[in-house]
Amino acid sequence: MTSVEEPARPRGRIRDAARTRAEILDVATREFARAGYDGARVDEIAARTRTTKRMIYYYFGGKQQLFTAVLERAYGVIRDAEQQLDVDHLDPVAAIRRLAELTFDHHEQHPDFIRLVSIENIHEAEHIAASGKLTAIGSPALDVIRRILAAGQESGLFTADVDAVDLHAMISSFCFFRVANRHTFGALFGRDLTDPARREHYRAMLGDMVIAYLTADRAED
Amino acid sequence: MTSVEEPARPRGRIRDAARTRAEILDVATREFARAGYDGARVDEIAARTRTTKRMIYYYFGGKQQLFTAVLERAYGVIRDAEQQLDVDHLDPVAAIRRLAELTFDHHEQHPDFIRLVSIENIHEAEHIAASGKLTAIGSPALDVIRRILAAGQESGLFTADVDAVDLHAMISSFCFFRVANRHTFGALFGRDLTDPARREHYRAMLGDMVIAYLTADRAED
DNA sequence: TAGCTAACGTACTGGTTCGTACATTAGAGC
DNA sequence: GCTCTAATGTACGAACCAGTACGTTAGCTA
Repeated sequence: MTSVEEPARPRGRIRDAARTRAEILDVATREFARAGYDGARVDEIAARTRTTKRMIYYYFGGKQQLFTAVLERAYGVIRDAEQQLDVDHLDPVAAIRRLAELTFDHHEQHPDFIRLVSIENIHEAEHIAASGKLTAIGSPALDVIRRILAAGQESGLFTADVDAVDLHAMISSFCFFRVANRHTFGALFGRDLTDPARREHYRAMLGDMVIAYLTADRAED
Repeated sequence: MTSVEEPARPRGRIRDAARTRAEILDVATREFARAGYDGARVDEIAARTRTTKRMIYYYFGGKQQLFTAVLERAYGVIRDAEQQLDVDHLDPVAAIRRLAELTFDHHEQHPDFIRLVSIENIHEAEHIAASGKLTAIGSPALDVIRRILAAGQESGLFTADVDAVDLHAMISSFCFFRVANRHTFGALFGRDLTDPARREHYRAMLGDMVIAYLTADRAED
């Protein structure tokens, strides 16, 4: 997530609409991710910026719209990262594993995003629905999966009849759960899923799982 | 002494501590699952019971402890259900598939529980930590997985070196994500993961995935 | 049946929190 | 330099909300 760094502040008010707006978004992202929508405090967000609460209402209109703007930017960051995906030079098996690993890495590196998604699901995606920018935008990762799947299925390496959206859900499930539910899972089973010492283990496990699923002889029963 | 008219009291107030407590827990479960911890309103919970807010504080002490009690009961229900698991008469492959399917069914049938878990993770499992009843209790499902894995590995059907906790995480990931993130996933990809028409499809997909993972020849690379 | 207490109800409070009315000023354009 | 407005700051209000002080009663037990 882009962050707004300020150089040593000269005395006197500096007017910079874009910077003020971006700074509010940065702080709001952290606050909403920390405490959830209802737990987040508009006053707290304001206090952590160099501006005042008044500006939040000036630029965003209200708490709801601020959260929507936070989601829009957070999804935008993911989208941009996915656009950098480059696995087309690999064979289908290696390409899928690489894609899964990059998804894994991305989830691990953006726990705040994971929290925002969890929070938005508690609210039944009402802010996404209200956004207009975010409905049914698809994702670049999905296009990549489609291409790899098509290649793998055509060459006979992959079992036919696997859908790209479903495979994306499968990969995301594992990556998301590991980060999102690490606290309850850790408390209940005494295992920290995000322990750096086990990072490679889970990263490999995800790749093995996806490849095994795609290349298995589906037994008829 | 009393010069004002007594308002007509509802006749036949029945005192039943256990019932009152249970009713508060029921309503609180729904309210917390609906709105999250901070979004939930103690007044709202009280209004939906036949008793008053005073009783919530009388029996539970406060909002925090009430939420903890809600979690304790919710996890208790899961635990009880897992205790009913009976797959020992099946061969390892069938047993694991059956276990995965039962996990799948259970997640689908208890969306409120899924929401509570999401909410508790936003709060970094602080209520579980405060509970005492819930820390490191393990789960009956885990014992079942351990037995099946041992049998499958000994007979050579399953790849060695798969850990029971990890496998539990893998199965839970898929089931949890499908229910917990259905709103954002649906909004972004236009696919309802909990559409009844696709239920069997995802149920089979989970089983296929787990079996493929457990029975794959792990390629050395 | 008197007395005791667990169980319950009413009414309120103090702090919090989203939002806004109103005042002010930096700096672009002329 | 003057003007105009986008950008900003201050102070406050009204609603909300967790929690409580205090009073009442059902129903058990001696």
